[in-house]
Amino acid sequence: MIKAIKGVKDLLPEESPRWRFIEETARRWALAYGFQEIRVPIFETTTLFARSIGATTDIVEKEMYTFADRDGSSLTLRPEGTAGTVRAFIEHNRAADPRPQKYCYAGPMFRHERPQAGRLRQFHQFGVESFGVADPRADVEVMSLLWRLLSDLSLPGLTLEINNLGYTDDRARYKPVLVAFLKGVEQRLCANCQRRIEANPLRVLDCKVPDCRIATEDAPRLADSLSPAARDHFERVTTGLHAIGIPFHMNPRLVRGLDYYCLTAFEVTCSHLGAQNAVGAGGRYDGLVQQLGGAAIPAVGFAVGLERIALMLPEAVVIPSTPRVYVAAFGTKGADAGFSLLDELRRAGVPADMDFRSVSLKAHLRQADRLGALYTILLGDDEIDKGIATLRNMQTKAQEDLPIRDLVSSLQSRLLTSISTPFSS
RNA sequence: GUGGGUGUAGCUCAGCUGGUUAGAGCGCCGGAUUGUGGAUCCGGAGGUCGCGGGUUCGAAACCCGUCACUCACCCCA
Repeated sequence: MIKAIKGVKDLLPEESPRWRFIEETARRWALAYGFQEIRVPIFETTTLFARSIGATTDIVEKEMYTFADRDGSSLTLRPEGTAGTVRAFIEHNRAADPRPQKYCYAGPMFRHERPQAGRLRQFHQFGVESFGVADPRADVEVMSLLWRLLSDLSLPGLTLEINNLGYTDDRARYKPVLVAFLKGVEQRLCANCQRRIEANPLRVLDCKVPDCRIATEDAPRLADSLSPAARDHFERVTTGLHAIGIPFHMNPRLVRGLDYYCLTAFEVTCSHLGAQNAVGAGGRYDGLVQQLGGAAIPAVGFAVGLERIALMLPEAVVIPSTPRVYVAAFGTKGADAGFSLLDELRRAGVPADMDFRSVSLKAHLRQADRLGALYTILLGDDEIDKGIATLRNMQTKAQEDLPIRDLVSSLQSRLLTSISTPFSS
């Protein structure tokens, strides 16, 4: 038996309504905030990711699905959505468009990691990117969208944590100070952090190992190295969050894994998830557009993990199923007429179904029940001879005889009251 | 890349210190009801016990290897 490769998952019909619900909720909120959907390729030239995410990050160093194209050029399956979006923004010169450039996207991402709860090799993200606005209200807007849409999904135990990473210059000033301190306590740090001192010193502050936490308790704070402009920006971000009632916690240790973030960094965690408790995260990345060859355009965005949302989406958030009509056609004449009737119903916009395997009326009704049909049309040879069919209400068991030629219009009007969106499930 | 746990029917799982034909519940199909779903009763189908080797008179069980899944580390959404 050929099986799916490690770290990918099939989404079976039973669970796809949940996913559609999540995706539609996210998209609806984003559109309401003025974001517009962009669809970019799932693979790009490798250097795009190497230059945007950061050459020394784990993602680039060991997690990318990279392969050679036929002409030898190196391609990579996207490990995240920002790089491709920024590339498209630059390539199509969207900065020239006077309207706000606010994009949202959804789709699969790929990282070669060991799978575990809430982490897959092919996983799915929904994200937004807001280009061209340096105003802190753009940060607030993005965090607000993130918070509102997750709350709308009734996800339990959410926390929004934020931090100020400062400008690149601020971090450049801070890094040597921090490194000097870390070298002083090097012996007390875990092996990983000892390695991080050179590779990614800020990340040491976010280590979960208790000893590392203790060792870095008196570390110089990034906040003390921040320029007045960076402080002012963050101040206005927090003020904005307060103003519109978005609850948040300051987390001075929060460091995002990707190199391109600056100023505002944020993360929403969920207490009901496994070890991978980050549902969504993002931040400002003012230098990235320029770094990838565009103009100096500020930007801010976030991404949420759809698998992680699906994991904690309460069962109670059920998706209404489409009311259906089942055509129970049996007998030689009935089966033929029923098949035509089925097609007529469908062309008239009535969601209808039939199980061609069923022969007896009993088997048909059992299927109608399983499929959750509201009505079943009983159509046997007797009915054909009389030109009438029996319409059975599956909930009340009430039956009435109707002329076959009136069935379609009758069902159209009957279902009109109960159908909200004909093809929503 | 590193550790732990688990692999028995479509699903959830029993299966004792190795013992004869590998079980249950749910689900599925059929019948009781020759044209009326869900409940009940009766019957039935369905298994390379993850795979390969080994020990043994005898292995689902013990040993070795291997693969898969899973959780965690790392990292991240």
